[in-house]
Amino acid sequence: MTAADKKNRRYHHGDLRNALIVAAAELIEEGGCDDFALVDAARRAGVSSAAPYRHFRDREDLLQAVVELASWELSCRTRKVLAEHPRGSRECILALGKCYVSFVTDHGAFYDLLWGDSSNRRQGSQPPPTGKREGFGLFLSAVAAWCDGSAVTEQDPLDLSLKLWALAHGLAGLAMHHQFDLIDASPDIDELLASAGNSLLDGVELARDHTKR
Amino acid sequence: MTAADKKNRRYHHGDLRNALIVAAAELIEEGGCDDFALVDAARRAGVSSAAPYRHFRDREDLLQAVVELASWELSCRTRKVLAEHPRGSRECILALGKCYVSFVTDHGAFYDLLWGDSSNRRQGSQPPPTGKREGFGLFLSAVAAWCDGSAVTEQDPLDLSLKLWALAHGLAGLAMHHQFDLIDASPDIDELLASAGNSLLDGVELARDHTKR
DNA sequence: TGTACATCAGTGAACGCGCGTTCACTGATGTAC
DNA sequence: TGTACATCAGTGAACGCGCGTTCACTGATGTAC
Repeated sequence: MTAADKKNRRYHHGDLRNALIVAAAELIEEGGCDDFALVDAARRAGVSSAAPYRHFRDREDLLQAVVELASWELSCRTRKVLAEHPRGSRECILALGKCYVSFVTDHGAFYDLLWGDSSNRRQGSQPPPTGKREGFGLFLSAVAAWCDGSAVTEQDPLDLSLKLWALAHGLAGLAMHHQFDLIDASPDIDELLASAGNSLLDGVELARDHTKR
Repeated sequence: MTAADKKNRRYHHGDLRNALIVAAAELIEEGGCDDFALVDAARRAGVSSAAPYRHFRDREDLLQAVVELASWELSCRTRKVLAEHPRGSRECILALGKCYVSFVTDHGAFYDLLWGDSSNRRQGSQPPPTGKREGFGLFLSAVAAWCDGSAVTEQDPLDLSLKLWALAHGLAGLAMHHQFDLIDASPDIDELLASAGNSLLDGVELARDHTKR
């Protein structure tokens, strides 16, 4: 914060809790969720290093709030896509995948925060963020709607959802962590996703012939 | 180390460099690669905290050695699978995917180390580990061999490889980080991979119809 | 085969740093009367 | 409308801890003569 900011600022911040969550989210975005320091978030919000303890039990508690924010944003984006595409349509499924990838691309650090190692270690202390369950629930029901309406029968919506999720998750992760650069490839992620997604949606019978030998 | 160990141990370790790499790998496996402390690796190898500096420039240098070890192991496993399956066959491709997933499952922490956030931040300082490029190169050529031999024409081996990689990568990551637990699913990963992999191998023409509108 | 000496691979103590967290405090706010 | 007071939301200084790294050192090893 600049000197002018300091002058203008009132003693009471007004919305410090949210300011800290946003500051923390930005810091995580910049440096990864393991390097994130509570002190830095306070600094960025323009308060002393002790101030956060008026709003959060400890560092972990603030981190959890960021997770809630992130998963809430993902489920918002998901609902938006659902509203924009006819329920049960193929484009709807593909658009959801694209939405997932762009969410990861837009908020790189949230990938690890939500689905990475640190998210994993944080379990047990707190229940999983509601947005995560909700997001997948929305996706699953969209896939189920497609299964209902499609000519392809006997497709298990849960299995299909998991496959599509894994595909989008893998593509997003590899792209976001610049792994394609390392092998000298620079694919169009959206196109790969659409093409592979269509294969998954269509390829049921053929696949079944092979796996059931 | 126990008192007995200390008694038996010679002043010169003999193979401290490798012992440190292994200790570091174990620690990373247990606590993630961001929590890993050089001091702990030294402790585990039974030497003072200054000893590692006889073999590594700094913490990062040791971490890089662990990456080399990990990527070397992956390319070894890959070669083993290639030797066990006929070149150009469908099972070969599927077995490679299964191999990738089991590598991740066996060495959870290497996932983030090799393809995660920290791997990303580490770039620039050092060239990417050779094992990574080599591993993908082997996979790509296996896929290309399948494309050559299969009835399906006009399939770009690189694109197909990336799709299959992303699928296996996503499945492995989600499974390893226990994300399926959070949504109350406990799928058979190998079966999902085989089924979805077959769809990707087969679904070319159908997919093309849809993407090219 | 024995000895002097250079080199190597460790030790242990210490440093500096940054971070999480606590504590006594103080300025601002809202409310009862 | 004014005042007393409880409560809230900050401050700033300090702490303890663990880690990365350095430094002067010393025990072990190998080699030239």
